[in-house]
Amino acid sequence: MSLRHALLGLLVDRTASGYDLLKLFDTSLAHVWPATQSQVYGELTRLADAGLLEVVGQGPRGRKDYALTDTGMTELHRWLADPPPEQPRRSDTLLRVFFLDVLTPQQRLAFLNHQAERAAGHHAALRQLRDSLDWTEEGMLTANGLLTLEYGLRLTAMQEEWARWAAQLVASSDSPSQARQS
Amino acid sequence: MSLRHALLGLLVDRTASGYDLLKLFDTSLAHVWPATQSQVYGELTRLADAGLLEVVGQGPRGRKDYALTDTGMTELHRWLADPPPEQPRRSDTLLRVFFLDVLTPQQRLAFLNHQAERAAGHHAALRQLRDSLDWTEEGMLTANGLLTLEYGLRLTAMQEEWARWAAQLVASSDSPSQARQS
DNA sequence: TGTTTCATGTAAGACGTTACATGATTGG
DNA sequence: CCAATCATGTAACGTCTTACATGAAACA
Repeated sequence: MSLRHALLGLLVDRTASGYDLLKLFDTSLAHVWPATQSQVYGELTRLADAGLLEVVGQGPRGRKDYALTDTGMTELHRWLADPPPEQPRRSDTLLRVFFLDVLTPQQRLAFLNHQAERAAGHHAALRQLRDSLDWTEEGMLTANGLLTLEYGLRLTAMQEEWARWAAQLVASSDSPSQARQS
Repeated sequence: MSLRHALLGLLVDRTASGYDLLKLFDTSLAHVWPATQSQVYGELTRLADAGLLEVVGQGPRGRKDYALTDTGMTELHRWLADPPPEQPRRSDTLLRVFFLDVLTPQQRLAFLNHQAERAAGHHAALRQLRDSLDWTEEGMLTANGLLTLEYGLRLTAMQEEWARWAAQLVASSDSPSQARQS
């Protein structure tokens, strides 16, 4: 249950309402830990009940501003310093790859090329995002944001390379006698 | 709901019981799509009810052997050929990175170094796995298995490189006046 | 005979997604 | 006044994890 820690983390620098936090999720945290409206409001209530957050102000439309409590800060620290969990990865794409030989050679190639282009597109989007940010201003993205962004760039680059490599391998094994390449 | 398709995919080549499929999950599919006993048995019943699988034999201890039906094969094809889903990634580790500045410089470095070593360890394990497999024998791992294995190798390599890069960045920004490096 | 392996099933609870529902306030 | 935005909440459903529960068959 890391949504809870995402909320705690976001509330270190600021005080915010559920609505504010949702926007923060959609902008800064979207690629790392997406969350829906339902989830955020529910978890905020639970966190406040547990004493990790507290309501420090009421606004116009029933708006509630939350702030981190000492207990909450302690919990955040504990989570950050704790042994990082070996997360079991689950990849829809790799699962398909695993059963790729059910498809025809043409379909296999199409699949891998599609993956390569998807990764390339994602990579380009991240690159554009990075270049569009003000690094002089103190926006919401600190040095940590840069680290995760760089991870995304490296990941998508690797994915594209892998897909192109796999496509070439599949293509050459489908017609082993014709070993033409550029 | 891709567990269903994992089961269908595994039943293309063989006929198997839930117990067999569990073992297959733990060996060949563990890194791609882990599944628990509860899940497998439940899903098998649902798949049989839906007509995608059928029981083709009973064994000793209430053992039921399942086989793919034509409908099941069709569904597998449909899934494989379908537009691959843009899966939203959720990374516990990256979430922590995002809030890394809550920690002390020493703790940050420790975290990143730990990540680098974890990735390196995983990489080594995968490499050993690859080298230990008989490629001459027709084990359970076909060409597709090789593709996913290679993905894992590239991923873990990239993760280690990233973590080392990040560690260096963090270290140098903590003591900007002392720009010593090898 | 007793332990290991084979074999299946159910139940409770956490987490996530989608959809539904409601209403106040701001701005044009 | 009307639309967009702000703001919160609930309900239903599906998936995954953990734990509990049961028993037959193989083997030593």
